[in-house]
Amino acid sequence: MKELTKQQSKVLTCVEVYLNKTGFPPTRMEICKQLGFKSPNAAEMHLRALEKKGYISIQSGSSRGISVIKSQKSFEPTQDQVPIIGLVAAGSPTLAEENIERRIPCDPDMFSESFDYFLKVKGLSMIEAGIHEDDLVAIKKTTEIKNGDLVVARLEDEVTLKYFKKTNHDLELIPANKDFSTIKIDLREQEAFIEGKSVGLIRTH
Amino acid sequence: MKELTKQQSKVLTCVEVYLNKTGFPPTRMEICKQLGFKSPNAAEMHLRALEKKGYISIQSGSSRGISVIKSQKSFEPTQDQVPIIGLVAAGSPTLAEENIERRIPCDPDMFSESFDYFLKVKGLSMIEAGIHEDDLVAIKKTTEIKNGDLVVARLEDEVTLKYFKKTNHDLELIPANKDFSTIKIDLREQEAFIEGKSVGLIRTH
DNA sequence: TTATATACTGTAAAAATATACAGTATAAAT
DNA sequence: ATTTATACTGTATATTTTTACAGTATATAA
Repeated sequence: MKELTKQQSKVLTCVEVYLNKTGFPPTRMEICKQLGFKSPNAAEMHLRALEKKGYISIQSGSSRGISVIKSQKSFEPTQDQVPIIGLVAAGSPTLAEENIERRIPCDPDMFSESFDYFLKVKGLSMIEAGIHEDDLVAIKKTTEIKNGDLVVARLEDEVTLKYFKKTNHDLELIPANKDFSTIKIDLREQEAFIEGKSVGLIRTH
Repeated sequence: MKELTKQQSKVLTCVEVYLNKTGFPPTRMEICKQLGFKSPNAAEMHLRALEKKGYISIQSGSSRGISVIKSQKSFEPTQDQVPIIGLVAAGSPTLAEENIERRIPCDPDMFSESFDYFLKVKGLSMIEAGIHEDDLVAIKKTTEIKNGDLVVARLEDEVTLKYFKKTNHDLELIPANKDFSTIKIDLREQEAFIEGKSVGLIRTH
């Protein structure tokens, strides 16, 4: 199988994700919208390339006539078992087996954005945001963070769940509990690592 | 799940076979051709009926915008699509298609007990229990309720989410917000129907 | 330096498609 | 006897969608 260019790969993934979510393939325009192209021909050309390389087939004249022949990743509806990781005071939350409390059968696409693991909440620092002890917060491993996002931050060996706010070289980690105080960090003096952000929450009653 | 007529069943099978063969759903005309109908409206009407009965969903305005929600036979490992129902002030929360806001791909066994649908929370009456507006509460249809359970109760046409407490013939529906007051019902005078109980909660950040 | 491939924008027209509306027919239920 | 539900035909139109064509820009290879 021939190699794909970076953009072709993106288009293929886009088709697969759309198919996974809706059950039918996207139109050229929907691919454009998703990937930020402005002309339907951009999608068209990539699709033609994908067809030539044998990854998809296109039913000419049919709307949404795309069949995925060879998917890059495994997009089969695997009933995923998403791991739960305890939020321990010390150490980074890793997916190492010893950190996994248990697993939950659920779809990583159930929220607006996909996620990698659940973090089990300890403490009451986010109680006013309706986040209780033992709630499971769905975490997406990413460093693309906006102000106001709920993030998993690590300071040295301390891991916490807080709201993110950054101004120049000052980072603020803001709790949602008036009994707790905001952590302020001058990034020129101390390092802070953002493990990921929360895209959702689940709680068992 | 409602029963299908013979023709509706044929149409659903036709959609599933087409999807299996091509990877995308058929158009109205293609269904007609396959089943020998002469008018696209024949297919249209059957599809509408299938949607109303919850077997498929139709993306209005999209070509081939058919998603199979519940296949008759096992054509594919259809991932479960749990429906979301809006908590409307009046009327019982039913699974009729018109009440379904959208669906979420997830496993009905993800919480300790299995559940039937998500109820979208309106209002702030449970805010102190960390249940916010627009949270999705997983509801199991059951009448086996214990004191302290979080239940979906219907009083005449009013549907609410509250804590359950019963003593003799007195039922109390208790909010978690000091600005709201407990609803007390003498069951000898007024009827109350418990639609189900909450087994969990999810929230999209 | 000139091809050549990748990666697009922008426009437009032809074809495909959903979908509304007006009917017809038939069997079962009231 | 009349309503109601199922099951269609036939037509028309607005919208969606594919797809061709004419360009632009950029990096890489010959």
